[in-house]
Amino acid sequence: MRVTREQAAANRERVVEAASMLFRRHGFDGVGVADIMNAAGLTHGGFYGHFASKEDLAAEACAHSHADPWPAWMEAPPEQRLAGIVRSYLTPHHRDNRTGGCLFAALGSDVGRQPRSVRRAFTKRVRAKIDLLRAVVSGRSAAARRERALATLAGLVGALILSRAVDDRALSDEILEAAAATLERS
Amino acid sequence: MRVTREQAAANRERVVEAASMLFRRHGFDGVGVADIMNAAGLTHGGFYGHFASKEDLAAEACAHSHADPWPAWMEAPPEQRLAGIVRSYLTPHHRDNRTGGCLFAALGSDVGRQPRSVRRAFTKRVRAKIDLLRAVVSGRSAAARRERALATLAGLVGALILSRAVDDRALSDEILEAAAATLERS
DNA sequence: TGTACATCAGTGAACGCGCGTTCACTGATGTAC
DNA sequence: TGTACATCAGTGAACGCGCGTTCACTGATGTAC
Repeated sequence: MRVTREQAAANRERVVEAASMLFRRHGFDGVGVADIMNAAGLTHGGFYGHFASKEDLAAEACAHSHADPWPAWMEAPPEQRLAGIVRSYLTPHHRDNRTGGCLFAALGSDVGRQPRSVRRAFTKRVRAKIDLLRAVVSGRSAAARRERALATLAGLVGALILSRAVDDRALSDEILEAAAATLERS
Repeated sequence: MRVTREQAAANRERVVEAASMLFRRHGFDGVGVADIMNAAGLTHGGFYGHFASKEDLAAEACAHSHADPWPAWMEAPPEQRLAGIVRSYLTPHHRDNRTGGCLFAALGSDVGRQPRSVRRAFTKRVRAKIDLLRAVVSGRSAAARRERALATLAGLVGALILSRAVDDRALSDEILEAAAATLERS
């Protein structure tokens, strides 16, 4: 059953979108090609018409720019930008919603074990976030702001990862709050 | 071929140790029961004489207290303790050696998807590290020190994870250095 | 614009393969006398 | 202390099962006239 070229392109898009969400939720090894195709409303056989391999899709899913709430904070008054980003990132809601949440926190420690193509796509996203943070942190020199941007990103990602890993709600909330209080002052 | 009870206990210990290293290197899904048993010098068939399941071993491997260099810093002069810990944690050497390195950075984002038993063991380790950091960070009140300990742990883990994920040596080194410079002042 | 044919996006069965787990077996250890 | 037997740690083949990938096929789309 052939479909129009536009339909095929839209299907491909939906597969990447579904993969991006499912990988963030279950990890690269926790989702199969068939799961992803099903989530996109297709059957698994058509997969290799769109992608060379699962690895290929993983790289594209990492590159795929899903809804990112951070740029909206750039419209806020300068002194509220960092706190806005930090406070909206380190929430119980974000912690409890891997599917639509931050790529770095969802797959950070997995990516180090992935093939080059995946790591390349991931790195590009990291660079973009660093550039965004560079514009909102305080600091006298450009170097000082870059240093703060890097440290802030590390703090955000680490706190979200730990808050998700920990099996105790109170400790998890405490990690989010402590990191937020510390980082919003950067 | 039965072995002595002491030998059997030592074998079991070696399996847990091998699992702890292999899981940190390749992730929970990246290593098979047979790989682990082989690494411990045994065949896979004997696995279920020691453990109820792979999950069971994963929990024990997380609980297993492998060599931890942090307590050694408690012997240093108080004002050098935090910097010592931070600087020895955020090194290229630690980044490039997952096998013998930090459990949190190696499996942080995986653990959130693991069964309760694994998360429980992981959480216990997190608590221990927080207690250790609480004793070395500065801060007027106990609450302030605890907050700093939590934020510092998040910063350390996040920086190491990002430095491992990123596919660019220069950026990776930069992340380690920026986080170290920021966190050693906590 | 209409027709005939080639193209190709998507289908679903099938393939090897490696995984976690089970099991009958082996033979040295542990124990009862 | 020595002997006979039960125990059980470890072995290696086998089991389902799900995975990534392949392939012959279908039928609507795209195109040439």
